[in-house]
Parts: sequence; structure tokens; C-alpha cells
Amino acid sequence: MAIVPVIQSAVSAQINKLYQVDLDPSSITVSETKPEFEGDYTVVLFALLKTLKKKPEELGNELGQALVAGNATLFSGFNVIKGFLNLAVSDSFWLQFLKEQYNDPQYGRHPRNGKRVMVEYASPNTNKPLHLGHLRNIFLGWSVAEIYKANGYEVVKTCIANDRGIHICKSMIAWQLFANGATPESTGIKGDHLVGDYYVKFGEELKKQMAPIIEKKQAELLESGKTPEETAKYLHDKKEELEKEAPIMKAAQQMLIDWEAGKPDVVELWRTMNGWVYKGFDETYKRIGANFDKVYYESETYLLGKELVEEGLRKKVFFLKDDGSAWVDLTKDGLDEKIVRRRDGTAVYITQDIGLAEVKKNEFNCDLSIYVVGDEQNYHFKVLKLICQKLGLEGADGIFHLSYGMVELPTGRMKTREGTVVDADDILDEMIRESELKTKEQGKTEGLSEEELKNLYEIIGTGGLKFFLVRVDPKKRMIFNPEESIELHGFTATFVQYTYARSQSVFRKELYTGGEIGAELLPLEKQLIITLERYADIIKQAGDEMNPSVIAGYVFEVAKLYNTFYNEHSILKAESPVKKELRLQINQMTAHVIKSGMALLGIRVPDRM
RNA sequence: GGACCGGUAGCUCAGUUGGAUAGAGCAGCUGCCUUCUAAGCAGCAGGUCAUUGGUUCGAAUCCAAUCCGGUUCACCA
Repeated sequence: MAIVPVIQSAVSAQINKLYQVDLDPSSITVSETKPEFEGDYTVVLFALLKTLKKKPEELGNELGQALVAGNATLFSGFNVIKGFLNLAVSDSFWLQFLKEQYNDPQYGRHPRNGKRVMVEYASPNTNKPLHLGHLRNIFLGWSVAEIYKANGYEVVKTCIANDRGIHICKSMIAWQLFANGATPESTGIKGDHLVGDYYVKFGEELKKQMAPIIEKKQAELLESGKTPEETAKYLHDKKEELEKEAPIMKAAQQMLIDWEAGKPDVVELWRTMNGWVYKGFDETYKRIGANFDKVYYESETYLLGKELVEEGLRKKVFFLKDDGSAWVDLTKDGLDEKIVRRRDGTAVYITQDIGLAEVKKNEFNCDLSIYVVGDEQNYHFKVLKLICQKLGLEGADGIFHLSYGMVELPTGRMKTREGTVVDADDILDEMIRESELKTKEQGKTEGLSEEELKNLYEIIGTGGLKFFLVRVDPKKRMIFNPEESIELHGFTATFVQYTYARSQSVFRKELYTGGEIGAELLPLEKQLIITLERYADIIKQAGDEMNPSVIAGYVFEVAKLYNTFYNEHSILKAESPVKKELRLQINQMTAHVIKSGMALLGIRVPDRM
């Protein structure tokens, strides 16, 4: 059992004994004592003063004495400063804890709880390669899934491939017009990039075709007496409408219609080009360790939800407007009216999502269904959950949108049009190249084979990127500074990995035996054990908050403290054999927690670097 | 205009149901390798916690208002 609840119970019990007052143990504030004070844990007394009708000093002293007397194996002393009761936990407690846990490979993980959770993440469009924003999504989603496993859940990782729609048709048209039959094989270009290139090509061609159309419209407007400002505004507002006049846009829209009609050559091309993209994605997924238990394809789900609209109309959750479109009124919930079926009878995005939510529930029956999607869709998911609840769908309450902020560059948002989008493969390559450079500079890898070296560069490079993207609170938008991301000092994966490698270098010389570890702890030894003790709690917190940055911060804290300890006390040249064994066990437990914590972030740690 | 999110050191970020003198990293400055890995350690310096008011033993944290930034409110996905 974790120590904080133990202390809370002890405090609660002593208060009951002393003052005959019943307090819920979890209501008692217990925190780690700040380093500038003596003691290990602090009970904050202020909140108790009123109910117990005591002065702070008085209560602190009475309670402190009772706690030490009543729990001799746990507490070794106390002091009271203002309203804070500082308790010293006896060394024997920590030594016992270390003895039991130092070599447990499952340490920190929680037992199975019988619950099942689905995590949907990544979910790319199939018309262009992955970029930095996807990476934040993927690292986050994958990590949250692992954190849920560590919290005792069974996890189903899913992905929805947005494989149909106007976006892919744009790539297809451009490919037909300009590619001369180019394929990934014939060009040597990775499939997702090749398809993406034609998506860009489409945009360029559209721009070309738009120039005369805009010019003509502009002349018309000015001639009809509009001011230049009015004209500019009109052109801006009606941009999309005007684009529909361009031949290449018309062709793309026709292609979408043909696709929905199942026109064989269109479907064939669609299949081929999506195939290239998937192959490209798979390569990227593989190098970053992303994986899915189940992939849904929008082309198979986009017609879902239509019966649910009928059902919603029957249940009066939805209503019809005069033109035949179906809506839901969410104004009472503080939102707006939202369309769920178009005038022409076709489903909209939200309708598909309602249908897919039902399919997911039927197929996997998860208690919780997490969607890792950017915060620009906050409104959408609020609506989705609300509609599912109103429809009375099973699992509606389990829908949770794990919303994360956009990744920006120091120069601002990434923009396709300005070519500032950071490509996932490019940035990974760069990180790995950089780690190779720095590793060679360090010159500590003598004796490793070519393959081991290549593996090492990858561990450091991809690990660095993952850590960088996952170390900040998901909710917040973050700034990606390329120079900072390849940094190897401070709050980085490399620092933590290096710390692990250090611990392993000790074990290459000598291993723990499981023998005697003595009866006393030096301050740094104790501090490290106290920090390691928090690991299970950290895993729980990260799960409750769906927040991997909790793990990242913790692992960094452990590494920092270990380095201080390592610098201050020699392990192999300890003062006595007992001390050596103690430190070897601390070394082992620290190494395990670092490795395990990093694994929850999808980051591997090397034995040497 | 409505809804939601954010504003903490020069920069990037932490800050547990409100608790002691608000913490890290980077950048800057000063020391420490004949030692288990210096990709490290120790130290110095750096703050109007956006602003104003309120709640109370106590507020970066809760409430209200204001300012600034972002997202969203499509018969797009």
C-alpha cells in the first residue's frame, strides 16, 4: 500500500482516539515535506482546527506524540511549525519497502480491474503524409493507451482512416493529369509522399485556373459600381464558391460522385493510391512504434448512422425542417441547432460518428471510449456525446474527447500553403541524424556493432522527439522549436536515457546479491526511495488525467535525483559491503522505474550510449 | 456576438481537492573529471503568477469583471 494513505489512516485513527471525532482519512491533507524543513511527510492541520477546537501548536504536539507512540515502526519523530505537523518516517520502513520492491518487474503497475477502454488515435487523411501534428496525436494516444494498461485496463487501440472524400479525389485527379503513371516503385518516392505531392500539385493547378476566373469576377464587380474593398471582401468570402468553377475542381467533384456510384476505374485508382499511402504510413508507424488493434475505414462507415436519424426522429430527439433536413436542437444545453441529415437525405460528418460510436460499442463493448483529436473539434465532440446520450445509446456516457492543442512553430502556425508544415518522416530523420552526430562526438560507443549503433541512434532520435512532444500538458498548444527539440541536455529523453545507461554501467561491473542492506539511510538514499515510492501513484494520476506529461515529469525527476545521488555516493566503492548492496538495490529499482516509465511514453532506453 | 481553452523568469514549461520563502529546463555567469559514463554534478543570477476587486487563518490555484491570444459556432470533414 502506498504510504500517503497509510499516514492518512494513522492520523485519522489517532484523532479518533484522542478526540472521539470521525474523519475520512482521504480528507486529511498529507504532502511530502519541503526540503527546507525537517521530516518526510507533512500533515496540514489548519483544516482540522475548527472541528477539533484546538490551537495549531497544541494539536500538532498531541497528534505527533500519539502518532509516534502508536506507530513505532512507521514514524521515528515529529516537529510542529505553525499549522504543519512534520513527520519523520523511520528508515526501517523504507528499507523494508526497498527490499520488497527493488527487483519486481511489475512494480508500479496496477492489477487488472476488469474494465476495457478504447483509444482512437492517429486517424489521418489518406491524401498526404503525416506531419508534426499527427505525431503529437500518435505519441499521446499510444502513451495514454499504455498508461491505461498500467492502470489495469484492457485496451483496444483503434484508428479511423479518412480514406474517402474530396481530399483524396483531388490527389487522384492531379495524378491522372500530371503523373504519367508514376508510382512509388517507378519514382522511389514513399507512397504517402507521392500522393501528397499530387495533392499539392492539385492546389497549384487550381490556383492557376482560378487566376482568370477571379480577374473576370473582379472586373465585373468593379464595373457594377462596387468599391475595391467590397470587391475584395466578396472575392474572399465567396472563394470556395468561385473555386467550383475551375475545371480541375469540377473534375474532382465529379470523381467523388463517380466514386460513390462505384465507377470501377475510379474505385480502382482510389484503391491503388490509398494502398500506396497505407504502405507509407505503415513504414512511419513502424519506426515510431505505433500500432492498432482495429482500423476502421471511413469508406466503410460513412453511411452509418442513417437509421439512427430515423430512430432519433421517432424518439423526437431530432426534428424535420420544411426542406426535409433533419436537425437536433441543443439550445437548451447551451449549444446551437445542429444538422444531422442533409436536405438531399445524405448523412453529415456527425451522423457517421454517431453510427461509428454505436458500432464500436457493439463490437468491443468498452467502458470508456477515448478519442484523441485536436481541440479544434471540441465543439463537435461535445455535440456528439450529447446526441448519443439523447438517443440513449449504450456507451454514450463513456465517450471522452482527449483534446490536445495545436503544435505551432516559433514563427507561428504551420501552413500547407506556405510550405511550413513539418513532415513527420523528415523530422524523424533529422533527429536520428543529430543523435548519431552527438553520439560520435561523445565517443563512448566503442565495441558496439554497426547494427547496435544504428539501433542506438534511433532510440535516442525518436525518443527525443517523443519526449519533446509528450512532456507538455496535452491540453495546451505547444511551440515546437526545432533547435530545442534536438537538445540533449536538461528536460529531455536523452538525459533520462543517459541516466539509465549510467546505472547499467554499474551493473556491468557488479550486480546486487539480494543480501543485507543495513538499518540506516543517508538523506539522498532515502530521498530516492521516497521518490521511487510515488511511481504507482504517478501512473494512477497520469491515467486519471489522461496525461503522459505527468510520467515525463516524474521520470525526469527520478533521473535528476539519481544523478545527484550517483555523484555524491559511490556505489561500488561504498563505505561498507552492506552500503554497497543497499546502493546496488537502489540502483536496480531506479533503473527499473526509469525504464518502465519511459516505456509508458513509448521510449526505449539503451544500456550504453 | 455566443461557447470553450489559455496568459507563471529573456525563452519553453511544472505547480496535486486552496497550504510553509512560486519550481524545472534552456540561454547567461562561477566551480567540479587519475573515480561506477562530465550527454553529468554543485552554485550564482533571473518573478507585479495578464489587470482589478472579492471569498478566508491562508489564493498562481476558487468567484466576478476587464485586457490580450487561440479555437469554434458550415446542408466541410
